[in-house]
Amino acid sequence: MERSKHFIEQEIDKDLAEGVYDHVCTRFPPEPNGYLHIGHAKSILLNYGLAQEYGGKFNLRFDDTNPTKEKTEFVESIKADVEWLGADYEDRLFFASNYFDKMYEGAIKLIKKGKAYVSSLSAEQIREYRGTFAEPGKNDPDRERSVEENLQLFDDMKNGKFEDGTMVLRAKIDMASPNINMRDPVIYRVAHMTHHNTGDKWCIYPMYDFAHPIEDAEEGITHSICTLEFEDHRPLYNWVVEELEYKNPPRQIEFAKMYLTNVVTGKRYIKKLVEDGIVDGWDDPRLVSIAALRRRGFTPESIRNFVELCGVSKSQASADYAMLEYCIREDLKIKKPRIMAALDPIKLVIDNYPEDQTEILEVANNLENEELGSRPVPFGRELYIDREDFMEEPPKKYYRLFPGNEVRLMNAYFVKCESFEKDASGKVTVVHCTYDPETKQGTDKPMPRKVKGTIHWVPAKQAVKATVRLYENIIDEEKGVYNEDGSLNLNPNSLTVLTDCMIEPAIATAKAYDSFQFVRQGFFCVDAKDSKPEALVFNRIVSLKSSFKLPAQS
RNA sequence: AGGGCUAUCGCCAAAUGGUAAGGCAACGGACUCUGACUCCGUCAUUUCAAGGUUCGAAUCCUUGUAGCCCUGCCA
Repeated sequence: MERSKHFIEQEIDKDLAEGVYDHVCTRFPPEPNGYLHIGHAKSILLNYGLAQEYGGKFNLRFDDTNPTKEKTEFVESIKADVEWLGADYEDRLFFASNYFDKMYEGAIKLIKKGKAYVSSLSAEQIREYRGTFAEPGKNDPDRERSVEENLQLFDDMKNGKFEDGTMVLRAKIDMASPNINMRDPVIYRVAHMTHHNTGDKWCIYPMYDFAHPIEDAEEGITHSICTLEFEDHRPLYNWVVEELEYKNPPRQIEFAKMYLTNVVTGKRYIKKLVEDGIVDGWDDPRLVSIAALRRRGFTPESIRNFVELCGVSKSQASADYAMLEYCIREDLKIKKPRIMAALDPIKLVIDNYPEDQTEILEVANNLENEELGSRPVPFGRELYIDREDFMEEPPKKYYRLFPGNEVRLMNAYFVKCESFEKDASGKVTVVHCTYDPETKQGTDKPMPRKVKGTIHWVPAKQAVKATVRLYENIIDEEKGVYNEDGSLNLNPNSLTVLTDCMIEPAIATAKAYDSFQFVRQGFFCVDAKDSKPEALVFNRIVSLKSSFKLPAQS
């Protein structure tokens, strides 16, 4: 069934029906001051999706009006992430800094209209004059400066005659407004700084509230979609496009940000974790940056689906992490090979299998997807199985290997456990069994009997050693990432490295970002940062939904 | 304290005055060469609360309550 339209689509429908606009143009306007995360994906995909849906255009625009925070490294990573997500901005890549001339002209226009003035108040004084939530503000002593003087002073600002922080341009609106954003907001500040795009051309930079509506209007954006915290800024947005006399100006619509449970969302926290060296970098797989998700093996499709599933509304929401897991499981389960591995290997010896014999079994990569073909897996007398798949004294309802029990080796034969060996510490080292040649896989003839369990295995001689990293989510959202004293409130050691995992030989050629389903262990991805065939490192994407849990020991 | 916004199941989220969709999670059961997948079933007599209007209210009105955002020369 078709999902019902969310409120933004309904607003757009209304605008189109009323003839406010005859087309749709959206944009994603990040500030290049960090890497994108899952929250941005919602905004990107929402904006791009709307443009697609209404046959309109989607722009990518860097909102780079504050050179103190921005870096070229971030614009490159953002471009890569937006493209990876599949939001095609074609040739429409823009920079707010390319409109600095327009913005400057706009400021002049406001001054000439008597709608803006240069203030010599200090930052602290401006704060005092602004008033509080309860009390109205006081007028700036420079508020009634003449147009000529303002023009001269603004020109001086532009020409570098003032130090940082000494002069600002303010919009003349209403110091008594209950909306603090309307109390003569600063629209231009002095900052002697090299800009990543415009270099040293400017020493004055426009503020977001003034710049953003101009950027949107200049690009012919119809619907400027942003998050809820900008709702209070909308009157100012509208004031700017009106005073600058833009015809058919864009309209701002706000929606609720998306949060995810059990992970660190929020750019500033991620940034701090990176800067503090708590994580390896912006793409540390424990993070939910787009780069991290990609490295961990999430696909663009899964993220698109996740965002779609979450919906769009104005209520503060925190999506369950399980929903993201569901999306990647859905995507991978039919697209990727299902391989066998022994994460914590112990040896299985088939005592009645000829010592020098090896046979090659042709194993389907994914029974639900024939296009994935098959692979050869050598089978012999000695194999590795997972330690979890054998128990000396099984609890009730355990139907894998234990003395006297028979199970299927997946894609191979039935084997029956006959005995086992332990080392001095009591740890099981070898499991002995016998196999039944009549139960070979791939034959159409009915099996002589049924077994309850199926376990996975790899051939001891040909198996390849690999490393698996299991990641845990690293935040308890109740408490926050950092404590009030600045100390970390999460476990940075939430990364477990399992060495000596054994995988099938055919998988040793896997490439970065190739992902697989490890039987009964979940979905894994080859780590792009360490994809040497002789030492594959797998990151776990997500576990399977559930498995047999051992009864608690008492 | 002034302003803005929000409130529907454990988590998202529809319903636009006509009798509470759907998904995730959870829980039963069937199936199974992955304890996965798939399938089938269960899961809001009630929408933050209390009043009111109406033949009829999650939707309208009143009064409360709770949460989020706003006092950067950040975006």
